[in-house]
Amino acid sequence: MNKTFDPKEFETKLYDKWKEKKYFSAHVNKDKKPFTIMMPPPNITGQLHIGHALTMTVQDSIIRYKRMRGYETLWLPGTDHASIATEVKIVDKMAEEGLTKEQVGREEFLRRAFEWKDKYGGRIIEQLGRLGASCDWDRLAFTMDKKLTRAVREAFVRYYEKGWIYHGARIVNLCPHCKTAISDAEVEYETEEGHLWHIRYPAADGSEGIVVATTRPETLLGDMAVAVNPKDKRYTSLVGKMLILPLTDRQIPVIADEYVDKSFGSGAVKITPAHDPNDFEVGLRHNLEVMRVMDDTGHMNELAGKYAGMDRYEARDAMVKDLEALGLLVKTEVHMHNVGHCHRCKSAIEPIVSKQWFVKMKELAQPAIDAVKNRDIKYVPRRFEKNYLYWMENIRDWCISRQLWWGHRIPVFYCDKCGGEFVSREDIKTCPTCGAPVRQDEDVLDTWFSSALWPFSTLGWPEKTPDLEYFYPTDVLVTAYDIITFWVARMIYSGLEFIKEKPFDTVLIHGLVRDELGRKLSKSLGNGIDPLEIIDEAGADVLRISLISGVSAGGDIKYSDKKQESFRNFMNKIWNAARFVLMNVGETEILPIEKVRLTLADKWIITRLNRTITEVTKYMERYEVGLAANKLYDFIWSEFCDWYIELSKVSLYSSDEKKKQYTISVLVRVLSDILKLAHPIIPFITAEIYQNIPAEAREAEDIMISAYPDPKALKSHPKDARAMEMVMDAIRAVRALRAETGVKPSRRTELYVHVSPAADGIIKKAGEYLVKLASGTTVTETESKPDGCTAIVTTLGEIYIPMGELMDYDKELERLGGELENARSELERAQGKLANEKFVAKAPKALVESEKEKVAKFTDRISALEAKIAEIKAAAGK
RNA sequence: GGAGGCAUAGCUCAGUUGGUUAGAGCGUUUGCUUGACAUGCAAGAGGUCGCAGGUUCGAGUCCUGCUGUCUCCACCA
Repeated sequence: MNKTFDPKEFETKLYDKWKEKKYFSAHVNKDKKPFTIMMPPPNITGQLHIGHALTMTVQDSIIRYKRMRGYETLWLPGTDHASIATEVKIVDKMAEEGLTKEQVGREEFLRRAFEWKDKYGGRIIEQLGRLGASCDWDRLAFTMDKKLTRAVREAFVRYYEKGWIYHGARIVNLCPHCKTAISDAEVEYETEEGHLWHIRYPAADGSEGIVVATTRPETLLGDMAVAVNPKDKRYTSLVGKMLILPLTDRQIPVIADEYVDKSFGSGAVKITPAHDPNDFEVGLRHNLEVMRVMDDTGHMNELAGKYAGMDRYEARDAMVKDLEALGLLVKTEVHMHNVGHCHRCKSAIEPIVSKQWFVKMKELAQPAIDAVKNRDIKYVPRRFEKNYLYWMENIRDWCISRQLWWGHRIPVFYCDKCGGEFVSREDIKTCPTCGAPVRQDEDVLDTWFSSALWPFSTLGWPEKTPDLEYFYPTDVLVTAYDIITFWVARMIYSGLEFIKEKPFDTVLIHGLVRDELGRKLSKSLGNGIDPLEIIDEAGADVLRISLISGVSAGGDIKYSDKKQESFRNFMNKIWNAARFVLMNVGETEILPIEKVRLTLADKWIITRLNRTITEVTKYMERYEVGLAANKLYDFIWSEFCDWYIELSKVSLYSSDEKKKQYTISVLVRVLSDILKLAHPIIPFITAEIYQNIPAEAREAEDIMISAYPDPKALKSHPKDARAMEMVMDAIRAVRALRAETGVKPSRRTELYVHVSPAADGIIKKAGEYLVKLASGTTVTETESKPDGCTAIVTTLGEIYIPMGELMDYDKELERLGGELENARSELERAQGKLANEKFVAKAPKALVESEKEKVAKFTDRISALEAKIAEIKAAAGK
């Protein structure tokens, strides 16, 4: 083995081997319990980014853990066609060639899109391999595969036939530049300075009418009413009267609606159902007509009279000027407001009415609400339930049509001859009623329509496949909190609707990866972190553990070079600990632990190992991968390396061959358990080391198919472990005394111990450790303090060290003074508690007892310290 | 505007159902070529757990209010 950890040597080699051996493949196997994770499909537009690296690491860790626990594990990978994001990229690329999608036509455009998918969709898959993802590549899916397309079509038809899909008008976000409607999520709001124009609408009877305030005067031409609050006394008498719409000869009514805020502007609102979502709702309530005065490119249309053909802002200026000339412009105020912008091209969004396809949500939502409320589906951490429920309980119908080409085309066909409208599972060419040629709806479905079916469409639905039967419902869905509403919610109601069973048992939410200042990572900030660069530089294991370590579910992660470096060091530590163990193995035959005569140190490390297995397992079962990683870090570094390896040297460097063989056997056993425990999180380094472990100590040909450690496999020895800890406490105390009193490390001394009753017999078993690790030459049991010795109190007993001239008296006095102060305040605290009658009466007995013990302990310590201080002062001649 | 999260050492974060002297990593101080590792070892310093109340024998942990901060939702003419 190399002296330092070098992941390049083995990561790719191991991954190729795993793939070749088909360790990732899942099979329907009735003898085993299935455990399934559906990978949230990355967009084909993307490279693997740090957020993917996080979510994939969590999933891979869980799936590897469950595989080692004996489950038939399926982690199903795939990619998403990402309708709008991909289309925009393809359009941009074509623009470089001077082409538009209209020029090349739909067919050619789709050809290019699939070409794109083949080229870039594969890239992210490769990158997942670099990370170590153990997903079943034989089941790789894509949201526009034949199989999944069929599922999409089936779902659409079933909704349609149930009457849950309808074609209706609604206000959408129009991007006049991209010439398409975009979803609410793709709108970015920014606070901008605008104007609030107060415009008088005269009454038809010649009286003065009402002043309305608006930020978009150009929509005035589509006004169908003016609304006031029904409780607003100023306007009560006007409700029901007619007003003259300025710049036109139309008359519009004054209506009363709760939506109007009396205190804003003039308290009267112009209602333009075709150009504002709220106005649209008001219009529905009051049966107003919808009159659209702008086209899809942001220009005024033929209904705009003399303004027809003008750009929206041009028309705005012209109309303000005209209103002013007519004396109808009462005043203009500067006004700060939020304006939506297209997140791709940044132009201002125009809310505009258009015909879209919708899914009715009310009946779909209810079971999905119930499933979470009754804990059939569990969110981890639980607080995200609230987000979900709030959204679901206020859900609006789902607009599923997009004016794009890349996606699942809406399977609705129209017959222009007889006016028929048909939905069909298969493409049809002619009208089933009259035989005339039909045309298909031009729009495609929202990307999330196919993602919503992901947990079962990937398993073969609508067929009743053995996969679907065996692997569904899946176990855990892992995702960041930002797509709970887009995606998680939609999978839940889709699963409940089509399969009549929840799509997953648990939703595990993790946070977002941020930079060291806590900012979101973004291209524009230039603080992006490229996971592949990190893999190249430090290895996949380092990236994985740096991302997840120490983070509990739901929290954001700050990534920094420092963090990465410290985990690189940790990998190196594991590597070198393994190197130490394996170097010492040589030709030694490794014995099963049952045949080893265990030392006190062996019993201690085995006891600690069992405890660690229990805790790590507990965290893994709760999907707290980050906390499991922390536990392992502590155990491996502080207990195995810093203590056990050092303790083991006592036997390894002795001349007793049997003793050596025993210790090596324990070292190998603990090491291999450590590797297995850590393998789900850091698969590569653990697999590489495992291959180097002597064959007789390996149970499987590869660590990833070995069994996860069982805390009951080896017997714990709690009493001996406590005894060992007394020795360790003594070692620490001696080291601290020497360091603080300035004794040269190379200067070894005799050690004398007045063993405490609880530690009877320990020196015989463990005195060697004390000598070796506490800079001793010999250790001797004694009843009283030899002359010229300094005493320290430890759980093992009192230890006497002949320091004499070695000691720096001032330093020692200072140290003792601090200790004395500390002991006094502890004593005071304990006495205070015991003086409180209520505490003694109500607190658990054990606690009261321990406080009493504390009083005794600190009383003793104080008198010992005082004696020592006096003694040193005397010795120093002060 | 509505909802939620977070606030613990200089920095990044753990802290189980309330119960010994609140932990880790990084940084920092001192010492060390100790036969795996200086990507290391040993020893130390560093915290009135955001502020103000409350419940309790006992609060970092539970409740209320406040402040700061972040996120999501809405987008009021």
